[in-house]
Amino acid sequence: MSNCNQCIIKRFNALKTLTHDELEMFSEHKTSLLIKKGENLMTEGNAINGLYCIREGKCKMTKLNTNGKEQIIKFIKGGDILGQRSILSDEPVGLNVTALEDMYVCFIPKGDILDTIKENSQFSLNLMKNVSHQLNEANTLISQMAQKPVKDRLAETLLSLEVIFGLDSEGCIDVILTREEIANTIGTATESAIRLLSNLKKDNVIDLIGKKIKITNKSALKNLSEGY
Amino acid sequence: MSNCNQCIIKRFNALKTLTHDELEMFSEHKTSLLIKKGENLMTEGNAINGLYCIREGKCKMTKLNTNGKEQIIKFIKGGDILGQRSILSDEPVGLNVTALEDMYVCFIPKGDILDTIKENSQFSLNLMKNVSHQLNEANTLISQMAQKPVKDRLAETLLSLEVIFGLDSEGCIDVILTREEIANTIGTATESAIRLLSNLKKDNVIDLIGKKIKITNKSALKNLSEGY
DNA sequence: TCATAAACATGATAAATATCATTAAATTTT
DNA sequence: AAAATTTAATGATATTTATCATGTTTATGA
Repeated sequence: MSNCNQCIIKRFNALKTLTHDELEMFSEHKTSLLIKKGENLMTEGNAINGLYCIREGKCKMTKLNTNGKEQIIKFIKGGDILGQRSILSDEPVGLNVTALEDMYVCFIPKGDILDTIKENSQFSLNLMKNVSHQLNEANTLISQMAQKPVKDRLAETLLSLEVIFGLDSEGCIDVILTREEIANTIGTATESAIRLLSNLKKDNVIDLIGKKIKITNKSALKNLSEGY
Repeated sequence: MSNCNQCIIKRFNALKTLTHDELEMFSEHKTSLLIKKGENLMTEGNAINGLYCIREGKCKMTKLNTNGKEQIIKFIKGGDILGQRSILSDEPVGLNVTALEDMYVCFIPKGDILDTIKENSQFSLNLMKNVSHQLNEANTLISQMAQKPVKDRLAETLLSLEVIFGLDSEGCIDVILTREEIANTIGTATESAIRLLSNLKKDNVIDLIGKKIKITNKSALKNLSEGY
């Protein structure tokens, strides 16, 4: 069983403020799990009884609308922590988290987290910072969804996917999404997303290599995302 | 100068977990201010150096988009606390807060808040709960903005305005908004908002009495908001 | 590896929404 | 109270986006 004190992942998130002893406790109580591609790590409406630390893998956070449509709210990758919002607010999970590829995840029980929050005010503050930052991002997204046309939102989404997932060896955005998933991210019909992607390719703003997307003219995409 | 220990407002928000002494400290350091209708309590991008506690008055939280359009993210009224997100994340303010009517507000300096967060873990937890809850609301709103047509969003907005502001003596939603503000809430053109409101009136779902709106068929509105 | 299903693509059309133009009503200012 | 300004309302039209239909390509599994 791996030890949290040795784990590199902890350097990148709120866990970095934990003491050696706290990490030792986490190590003893944690469980490791494999979430297969397509499986859910969390499901909307369910209670959650711990924090998930993603060691490896990519996932999408989605919300099922009252009209039955799936909206992708956010993408997450290795190094991130999941479940803080729900633990802190003591509310059920508000989103589905679905693996986009096989994921290796550690689960730390809620009790340990709450104890540590009380003891370690720096850890507590870091979790708050996290959630607060996410709230700011969410507010920005509300504004973009409400005010920007689909084309602009697609441009915005492609840029942000590149920031989140980076580039592979061919210079493509390093994540594989279906056209439907892209459509569910920008809030449009799948056909519309397909058409707009084709147009962007025609205009030499992006390149479509199999399922992968390569941004070839970033400044053009930036302009589009701002409505020019 | 009024004393926070006597203030009724504190019962309704995170301040309720404060001890007598903590409230005494807040009382000594706080300043009271009057924000006139149309004035800003906070402005996007500015630093914030304290927490605002709204004693009286209504306001809107808005975000200026990169394409120059104003999006209303949220409405707030007396009893609420503002600025927690920015203090916790140590980031600049992400939204404009503009008074919809004259507001009476108390300002508590950041230092006091941070000290209290360290001392009083229950207060700290309450603030976190608040921000976490807001994040969940924001995620829901992202989904609605992205997936629902304008008519559904209008229905949704009217229902939520009634929950937030309640009813006046005539049974109307107790807030006065311009059509433009309604449009900026649901993310559509002012003319579209006007047209849809007229249609709802024609269909006897709402009544338009001057600038005020009265919901006359709530279940119809609920159905609309869910796409039926 | 062939069959089957899923994902992708594109045209035609319909529906939703924005924009422009104009008038009316309400509010504010003088 | 009249003038000026803002807000509201509505028609005509253009644009955006969704839906339906159909064919193609790509992935998946027996």
